[in-house]
Amino acid sequence: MPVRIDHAERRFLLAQAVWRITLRDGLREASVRGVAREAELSMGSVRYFFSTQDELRRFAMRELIDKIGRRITAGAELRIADAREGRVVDAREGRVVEAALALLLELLPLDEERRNEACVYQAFVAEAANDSVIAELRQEADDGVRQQCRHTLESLAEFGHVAASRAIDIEIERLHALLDGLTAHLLARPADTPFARVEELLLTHLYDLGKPGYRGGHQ
Amino acid sequence: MPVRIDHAERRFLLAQAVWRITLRDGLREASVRGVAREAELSMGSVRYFFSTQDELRRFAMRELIDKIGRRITAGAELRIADAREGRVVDAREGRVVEAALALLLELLPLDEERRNEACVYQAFVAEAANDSVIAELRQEADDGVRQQCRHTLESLAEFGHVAASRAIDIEIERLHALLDGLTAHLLARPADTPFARVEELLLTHLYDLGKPGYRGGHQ
DNA sequence: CTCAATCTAGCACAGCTGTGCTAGATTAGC
DNA sequence: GCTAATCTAGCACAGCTGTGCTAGATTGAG
Repeated sequence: MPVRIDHAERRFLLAQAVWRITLRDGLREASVRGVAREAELSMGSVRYFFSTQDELRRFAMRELIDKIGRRITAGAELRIADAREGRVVDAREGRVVEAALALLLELLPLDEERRNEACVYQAFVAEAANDSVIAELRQEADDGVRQQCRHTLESLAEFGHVAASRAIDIEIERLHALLDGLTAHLLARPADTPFARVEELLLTHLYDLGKPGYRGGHQ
Repeated sequence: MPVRIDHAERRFLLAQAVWRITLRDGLREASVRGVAREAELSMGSVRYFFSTQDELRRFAMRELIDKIGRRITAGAELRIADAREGRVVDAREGRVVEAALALLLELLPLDEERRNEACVYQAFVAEAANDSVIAELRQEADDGVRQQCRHTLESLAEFGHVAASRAIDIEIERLHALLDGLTAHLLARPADTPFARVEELLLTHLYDLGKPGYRGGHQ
């Protein structure tokens, strides 16, 4: 029995074709025929690996989330190492905050590759209203970002950069919303939001955490 | 010459049909035939008032933006009046911040009507990648929200609730991003973000503005 | 009444869609 | 060479799409 094709590889290749079409012309153009053309395969071949269009789209989204997730995780591990080192070497200098900043910057579409990914991801998210499986994938990805926010804030707190009076859950939600909003703005109007501005914005946010927060109306 | 139909009214009626379909089944289902069915009109009648599907969709989006904008403006004028009153009556009590809070809450999808509007709006926004006219409408709406953020922050600053050391443009972007992110979260997982949480989150944010901000790494 | 503006209804067409399905090409194991 | 698993290619079908277009209904103005 001839086994000539690496299924995982072929499926990934087709997912990439979906990404390219979506980035160029929108998800609506990622029809079975369109993907086949883009991947230079016949319609039948595509359908040999994905019997349904939904299956193809969902796979393409999951693969994209995994790709983004892998990069973020890799970046995060680097930054966490930096932070631990910073703690020992020179905690006063605020290296912990810098590490947290770097970690958050990892989550934003600040270079072309990330921009493209985020663009395609956004197109998938829009489909979540019509496809419950895609909605689940979206939620999963969302939870990942939220975990990252939680870790970042907990690290900052551990090193004394978050005032004890602050409600951590509120701060997680606030940071998460800030990042999602920033992402949207970076995609919609990249010119208005240069890197330096984003950096200053996030530093402003992080430094604010060190000060005592609002406590239920008492001062 | 018989003028039996109020064109503006009929067009608005069709726009509403587009909204309903989009909310229920997604924008993809808002075909000419679908809208005609939803509005209980014939295909030909729909096309008498909108010669093209794009025209109908764009009109529906513009009408939605106007509707949302009107409510926000009305709410804002109320709140601004409150704030001015609060200034005279009792500035110490932080009524200005409360007014700002109320104004910002007006921007978020916190009741069912607003939720529905925001949901439909989001579907339109997703179409911005494929339709440059819709992209312009989106940008226009975006600018409106940003203006609202600017006004809110300038009012707060006027009443001494924003530290002088803060860069107002950064704070505008930060607040705007926070609101957009919050909106996304309220739509995607309403259960996780009850009203009280949102309120506390925004109060936290607003109170932070009163403290000196991060200044280019000094302190 | 007549006339003509206004509106309704929907046919017709070309073009696209996803998917069921078959026919054949390719090739590893025997 | 034979067999059978694997893969390619794409036809066929029903169903949807937007839009050009025509035919007729309705009704106010003269």
